[in-house]
Amino acid sequence: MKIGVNHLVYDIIRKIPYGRVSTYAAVARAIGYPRAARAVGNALNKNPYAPHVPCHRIVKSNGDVGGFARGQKAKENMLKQEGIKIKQGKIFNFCNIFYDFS
DNA sequence: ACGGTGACGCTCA
DNA sequence: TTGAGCGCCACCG
Repeated sequence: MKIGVNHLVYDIIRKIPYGRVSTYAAVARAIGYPRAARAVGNALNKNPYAPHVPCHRIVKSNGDVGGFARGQKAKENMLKQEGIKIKQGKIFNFCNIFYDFS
């Protein structure tokens, strides 16, 4: 396990409150690599901290749910469980529950 | 070392 | 409003 950018990603995501979501781009920006949104997704795909880090709270910038290692369906379920509504693969009230790290 | 691929994002037609 | 194209960074064969 390397202590580097990836670790920062996990650390940042851990700060997202229950019932809120953030985006890959926002995370990338928070760690100082605004263009590394893809890399963030790649890091989460590995996700050594599976239950510890709420990676399901990371969605696309356009409000789409995005992907998930264990399936998009599972991700939607977890989000719904936190009170987050999902309409046809998109986050409902995305603007309201979006969490910015700034 | 190199090229392909992916839980993405932005622009343009 | 959708879809296609290109750019980005990190991981993997």
